[in-house]
Order: sequence, then C-alpha cells, then structure tokens
Amino acid sequence: MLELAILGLLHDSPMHGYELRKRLHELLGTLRAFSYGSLYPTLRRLQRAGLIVEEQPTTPAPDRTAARSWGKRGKRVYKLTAEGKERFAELLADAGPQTWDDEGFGVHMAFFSRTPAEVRMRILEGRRRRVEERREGLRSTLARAGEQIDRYTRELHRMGLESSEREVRWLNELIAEEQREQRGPAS
Amino acid sequence: MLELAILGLLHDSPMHGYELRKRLHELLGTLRAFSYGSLYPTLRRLQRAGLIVEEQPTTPAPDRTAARSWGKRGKRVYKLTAEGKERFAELLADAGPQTWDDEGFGVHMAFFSRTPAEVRMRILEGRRRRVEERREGLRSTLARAGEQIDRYTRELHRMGLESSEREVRWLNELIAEEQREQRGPAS
DNA sequence: CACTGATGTATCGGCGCGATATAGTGAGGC
DNA sequence: GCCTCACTATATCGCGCCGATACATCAGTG
Repeated sequence: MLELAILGLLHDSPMHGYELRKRLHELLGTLRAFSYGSLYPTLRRLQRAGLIVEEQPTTPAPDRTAARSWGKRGKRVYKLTAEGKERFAELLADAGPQTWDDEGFGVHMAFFSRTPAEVRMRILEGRRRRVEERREGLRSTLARAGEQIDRYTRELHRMGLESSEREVRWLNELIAEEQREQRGPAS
Repeated sequence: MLELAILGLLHDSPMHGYELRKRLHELLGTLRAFSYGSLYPTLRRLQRAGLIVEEQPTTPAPDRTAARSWGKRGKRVYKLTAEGKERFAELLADAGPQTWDDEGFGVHMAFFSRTPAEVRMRILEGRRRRVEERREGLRSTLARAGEQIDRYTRELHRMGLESSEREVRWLNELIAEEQREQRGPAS
C-alpha cells in the first residue's frame, strides 16, 4: 500500500522522502501514518526495482518561486520511470482482498479519481461485503452472548456494530453515486 | 497487545493455541484478528520468558463432559505461572501511549473489568485526547483544503471526521459513567 | 473407502512501526 | 556575532504481526 501511495504521489511531481511523507499525511489524514522506518526502505526497494530513479538537480532551478538554496547535501529527489507508471496503473487496477480491509481501502480510495470506474466499483462492493461480514459477526456475538458477556466488551462490540452499520450506509451512497454517474456521464 | 490478550485468557483457564485463537476472536470480535503467524511465536516467547508453562495431561480427564479422545498428539496446553499473573497485572496497569491507539485501546478495553478503575480512567482520557487530535486534524484539513481537494479524498476525510466525533461522544459517555460509579460505588 | 471440513501446530518472507542517530539550515533572541 | 531552537532531511535496527503455506489427525458424509 505504501508502494501505491508513493508511486501515486511521485506521479504528480518528483519529490524527496521528507516531502513525500508530508504529502502522505495530508492525503491520508491520520488514516495511516507511514513512518520513516518504512518510507525510506520502501524508496530503496522501489529504486532497486527500477520503478523510480534518483533525479540529479542538474538545473539549480532558480525560476521556482521562493526557491530554497538547497542542493548542497543529501535530499534525494526521486521521480517515476516508465516502469513505475506501469506499476502504478497495475496497482490502481488491482481490486484484490487487500483493498477491502481498513488500511488498504483507505489508501486506495485516496487515489480513486485515477482509478478506472469499474475497478472503483469492485473495490467499493468488496469493501461493503467485508464490512457487512464484520457487522453480522458483531450482531451474532451480541445476540448470542447477549447479557452474559463483560459489560465493557459488550459496549465495545456495540460501538463496533454501530460503526459498521454507518459505514455500510456510507458505502451504499457512494455506490449509488457511482451508478448514477455511469449511467448518465453527461455531467 | 497479543501478550496481554493471551495472558488474560489463560488467566481464566489453561488452553492450547487453537482454542486461544477462537476465544481471541470472540473477545475482540473482528476488532483484531491475530493470525497463527503471530500467535504461536508469541506463545513460544512467553514460554521462554517463563510466563506460561506447558501442562502435561497427566490425568486423561475422563470426567470432562464430552471429553475428546485427544492427547495422542500435539495439542500443547498452556497455563499461567505466578510470573505470568504478575506480568498480566503489570500490563493491565499500563496506561501508556500504545493503549490509546486503535488496536491497543480495543484490546485493553476488552479487559477493563479486571483493570483498576483509575487506570481505566487514564486510558479512556488518553484515548479521547488521541481521537480529538485526529478529529481536529481532519477538521483543519477539510477547512483548509475545502473545495480544491479530490472529491473522494474529501469524502474519506468527511467520514473519518464523523467517526471521530462519534467516538469522542461515546468516550465522553463512558467517562461520565466511570465518574458516576467512582462517586457512588454503592451499586 | 475416499472426500471434506474442522482441529491442531508450525514456519517463512515481508511490511510497517517506533526509537534512535546524525546533520545541515533558518529564524529569533541577546 | 553567537547561541539555541525548531525544522528539514536521511538512514538503520529490532520487533510485532500478517498472509500464505505446509503438515498432520479426526469426524462425519456419500
């Protein structure tokens, strides 16, 4: 998932690790943190795989507004390669099981505007199925164990159930919206 | 957190890995999965640390209702040692930062009935602070980026904000309930 | 008798986290 | 002119946990 996010952000413009992390934070807004401990190793991996390359600051770029006098040290700026773009498209098109769990779904949805409509649909529906399962699991636990289980645990499950119900409703709206658009794409 | 959960369940009665996992599922109800890939290694670790010991089925226990003719192979039954109980108490009393994030909080709350009241309070308040931070982060992002950000991302953040708000309210109720009980514990 | 599904233990590769180390840079205070 | 503080920036280490996978055994079914 980090891979998808990095590739997606780098698709817009070349960036270095630190900035990447900030953008990641804006994008995913506390939905997912992604520490340096995973960011930098992942960048390395992507570089080794040839999906991104380190960009030498040949042009010191004095045209940039408020250009910082950077470039003296460190600051490895990465950009996507052709393979990287391909890989990004692949990841976007993937609607596998990992895209319906909490983190996976959130990250992928953040790139929905670049995801093909039918993949979007499959992800949304997969996520809905997943949350419905969770909801049913909680319902049956609460119904079965009912009174006998621990008061706090019950409260915890009750809250989880409510959240699931709300998310299903939310997903239903999103799906309906998607259908509306697919039928009448005449903006 | 797995450690806390295992110790807690084993505190009630000796168990083997497979059953432990089932109970874990009931307890945490899809809040947290805990695969075998973490369960078994953790059991080993706890055993090495002397917190749990393997119990030999000296008595073939024919008195058990519907006693399975087990015992032929595998099935390592573990039980808590004195150190294990101590460690459990320590973990219960810990209200550190890890207890306010999503998973940590859920797991710990499942053992709230055995957690000292004041620790419970500190965890609840810590969690609230955490969720409030998340809420504020989302609010400011939505307010700042407002219209310009991606439609799907905005929807994602909107949903996250709503969840945060609901959870804060929920926590407030729990906290109020705790206070009510602390003041008048005369059931 | 073979198939299927639940019970049961175990390992492997890999992802991501949290803590930590190290340093250069800009701004403000005195 | 110097000092300190906060931010920018890269990097690594150990560890927890996951998903997949591989094995066995036992119970019920066709």
